Amino acid sequence: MSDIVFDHKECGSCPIRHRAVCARCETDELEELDSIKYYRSYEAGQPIVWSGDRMDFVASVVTGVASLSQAMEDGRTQMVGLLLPSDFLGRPGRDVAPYDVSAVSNLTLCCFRRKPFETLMTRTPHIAQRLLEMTLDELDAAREWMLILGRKTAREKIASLMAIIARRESSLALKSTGDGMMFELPLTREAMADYLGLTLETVSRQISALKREGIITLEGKRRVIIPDFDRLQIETGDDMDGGMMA
Amino acid sequence: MSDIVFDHKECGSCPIRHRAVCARCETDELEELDSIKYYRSYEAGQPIVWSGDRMDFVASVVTGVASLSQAMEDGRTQMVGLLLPSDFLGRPGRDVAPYDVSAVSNLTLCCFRRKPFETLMTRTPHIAQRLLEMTLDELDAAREWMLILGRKTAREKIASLMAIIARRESSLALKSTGDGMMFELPLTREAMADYLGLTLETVSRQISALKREGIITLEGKRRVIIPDFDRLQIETGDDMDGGMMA
DNA sequence: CGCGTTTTTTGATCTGGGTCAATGCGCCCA
DNA sequence: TGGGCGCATTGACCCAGATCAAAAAACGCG
Repeated sequence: MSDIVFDHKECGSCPIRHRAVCARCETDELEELDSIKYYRSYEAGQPIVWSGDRMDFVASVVTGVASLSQAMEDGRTQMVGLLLPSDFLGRPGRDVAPYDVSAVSNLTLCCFRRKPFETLMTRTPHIAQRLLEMTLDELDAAREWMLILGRKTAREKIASLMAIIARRESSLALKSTGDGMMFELPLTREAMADYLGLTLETVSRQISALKREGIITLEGKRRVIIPDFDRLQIETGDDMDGGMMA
Repeated sequence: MSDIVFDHKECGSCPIRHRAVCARCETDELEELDSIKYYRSYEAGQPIVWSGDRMDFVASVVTGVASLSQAMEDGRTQMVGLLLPSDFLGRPGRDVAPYDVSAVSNLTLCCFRRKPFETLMTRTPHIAQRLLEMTLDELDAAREWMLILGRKTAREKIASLMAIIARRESSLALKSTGDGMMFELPLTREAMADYLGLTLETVSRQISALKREGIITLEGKRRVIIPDFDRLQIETGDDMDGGMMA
């Protein structure tokens, strides 16, 4: 089951301190949050909650990657969200999970009991402000994803996924090799397929094709090197210049 | 161009007073909002803003339907949002539109100049609270849409669209014929195709098929009758019982 | 190490929905 | 009263990606 960690970490040294829901909090607000928080860890592949489950906490992803996905009863599934460090999990005011949530990689959450968090939120506008901002960003990401799912070819979908991960990763620590980029793919082929609305065979074939053409290079199965980001960008089918990425 | 209407309507008699961003506002807050608001009307098909345009207002849809869509330079387009009465358009804190917005049907917006709206928002938590709630709802809707785009067949997509419109309509005024439902389709075949990630030919074929099988009935080109909602629901491929629709 | 298990790649074939091309149907306006 | 124009429907054909099947890496694990 879930490997619950009770040791209490200091917010001051938290890697997501300045990007998570708590980003705007003052010292006193942080203390209040601190008093209702606890950490929880999951191993790669573990389920966190199932759709329909009661959910009595909300959380920030501290390290690792989690996924939100919807399943149809015949087994088809669609990933509808990928939560990276600093992303928020759960919805204040709702007690039943609408999606399956699971740990894609090893994962640590900073959890807050829902009720105290909700009351705290009504008192401290800084949290609500930040949450609104983050939710609007997620909505934009979801809409970008709708274009990918609805209109892009398999090759464009793979290129888009690579570009998105590379971009997100680069906002943090990105090791660069020459002027290229390198990152660790946090997803299995099946997870990629679930995210992109493809089968895992098609994912594999398109990755092979991009590799064959030198647009990406694999080191082992998971480490990806992008020698020329602009070249990848072209393959996404996106408007190059578009300066909308707010 | 856009047919700007200056006549000032009373918030008290506003049809979306209790569901829009202003839903939670007290009398005094409403007065402040009132002082920065103005109405604007568009005819079906008119563009409202283009992606990349500067946007110096935010707005509530009062009557009619608007769409948000993304276009790729080769012409492929994906609708990423459908705004019905009470839905909110624009994002506080952002001055460039990330999507093309256009009037799907005749449309009236209640607009607020963005800057004053933003300052008002920092002062009145009721507005920010309501906006957060609405944004979270939109995020849920976007994620439901991702499942439709990524995993459903053309027939399931059409059935899902019909079911969603019927359900939204029924939350308002829905004329029922016997125990069936009836509503006006606000979208052209092409708009449906853009929404569903299909071509208009496929949309037309699938609608014909559902009609042939008696799952829907058309009166004219736009009026839809659903004699048995459960039967339609089955065609959507969704979990029947699922009580997640928060 | 060698062997079972899981994940990934590759191949062969099939098919849902795209593409291209007519045709039909209101509806407005002269 | 009959073009002309903007939807919408229908048909014929094709192809990207699904499906089915098998081989090949990678990954523990005793």
